[in-house]
Amino acid sequence: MLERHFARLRARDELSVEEEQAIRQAIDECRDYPADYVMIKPGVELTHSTLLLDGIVCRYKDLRNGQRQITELHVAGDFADLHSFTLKRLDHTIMSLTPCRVATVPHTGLTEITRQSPHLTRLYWFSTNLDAAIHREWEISLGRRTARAKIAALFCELFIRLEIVGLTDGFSYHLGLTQTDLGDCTGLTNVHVNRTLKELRDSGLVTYQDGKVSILDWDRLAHAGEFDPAYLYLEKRHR
Amino acid sequence: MLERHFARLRARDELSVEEEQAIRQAIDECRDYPADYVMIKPGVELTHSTLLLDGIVCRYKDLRNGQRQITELHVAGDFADLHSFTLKRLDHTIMSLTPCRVATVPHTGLTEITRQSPHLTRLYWFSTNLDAAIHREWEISLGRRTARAKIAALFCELFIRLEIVGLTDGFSYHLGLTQTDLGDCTGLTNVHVNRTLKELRDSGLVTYQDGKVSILDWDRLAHAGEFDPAYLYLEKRHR
DNA sequence: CGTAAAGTTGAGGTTCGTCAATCTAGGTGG
DNA sequence: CCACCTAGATTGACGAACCTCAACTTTACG
Repeated sequence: MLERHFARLRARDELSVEEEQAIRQAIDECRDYPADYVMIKPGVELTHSTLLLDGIVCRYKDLRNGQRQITELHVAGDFADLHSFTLKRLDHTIMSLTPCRVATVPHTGLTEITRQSPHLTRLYWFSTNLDAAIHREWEISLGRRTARAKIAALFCELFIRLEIVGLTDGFSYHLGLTQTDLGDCTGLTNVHVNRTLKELRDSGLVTYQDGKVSILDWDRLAHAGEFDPAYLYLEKRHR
Repeated sequence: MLERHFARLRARDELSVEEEQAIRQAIDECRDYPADYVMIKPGVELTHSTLLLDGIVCRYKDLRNGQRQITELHVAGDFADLHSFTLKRLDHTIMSLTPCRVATVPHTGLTEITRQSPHLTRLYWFSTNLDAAIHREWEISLGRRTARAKIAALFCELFIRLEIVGLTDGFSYHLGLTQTDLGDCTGLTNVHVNRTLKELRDSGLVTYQDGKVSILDWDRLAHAGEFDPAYLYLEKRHR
């Protein structure tokens, strides 16, 4: 059940059996949510963090005019809100974009980890820093990239992240987002996402059908998205 | 010398005298940099973090076509790269935008803190989570806001952050960035920044002259930037 | 079979970018 | 003291990328 979480951690550092056990003990309960379910509202006092076991979850903020901007996507094995451990409340919403399953981890259990296990603490600290690195890369996309590059970069990132937890099939993976969701990730309208997907399809880089991403030419897609996985910190080393 | 750093921490949590002492002991050396000096290059193995004592520092990435995107600004009292402690190398550049003074903190000293002081560890973990919150807010600006709102939101954020460390004078503060720098923060060109500044000035919200921000009408500026300081986590509480 | 959600396409508009010229202030050397 | 140089700010004309609005199609599902 937690295998994807362990795989994600082990892609970046060693994880001892004792640490694995400490994580298992910190888990509280499991829960299932439908798609488009608001899991955490901004400003609410939090006592648990949420470990995503299956599905896609997003962080987003609403704007006054009704638009929204998604700031990060989470895949199976990610903590959706590990940062709430020190923040105590969030400044944004956490919502499922597909049906998903989560495990909850009480903050008291995390505090215990900071007392007992400096290394596991640093590894979780690293995890939140990795989220920040993803935020930065999205800032690059949102601020400076064309629609074509934004979508290409997003599809590349998700391919790597899903591959780590064993959720890709060759160069394909199931994502399950609507074109409007993709627009909310990239700062585009659903209409322009649609046109851009058509262009990417017509030029033979990638297709998106029924929520499934099929990468036709990884090299050209990565080039189009100016994708460099350095920001995903894939090297395994002591943190 | 470290007073601004302590002020920044004390705005969010209690900081004991012992913890203050532990921070002082972790400091290595002080250094001065001129403006536009590249302090940290991407990919380089790091053994120190950099505490900013004075001046403005940015994190940015370059794009293939020569554009750049700044992902965060740091003000006096901030760690510019506390995240390098767990990341070990950065995926972006750290550069001064004005002349500045920094103190360096060896990662060995930070490791010692994670062993000896769980609370101070959480407080520094919180600090990196606050950086991530700022990244998210910038994603909102970059993805969905108009040029006018982007600039307004940036000026509001910096006002609050500089006020915490005592670097505002009424509703004014010295920033020292060029209009091109402001464009690199907001995903705009220097030309469009110039027009937007003129518009903000003409409508009586804020002026920007010789690097100095003078807020003429805080309420209307905050409204124009859709600014809500919730993401700066200004409440003092146990982390 | 009817409905709703999502995807697709066209026409026209807006915001912001590009390119280029001009202006200003500060610094330097003759 | 002044000519010159440079970085930065300012302005205008024009163009491109993306948005808005609206209609229509497709798919899933009760």
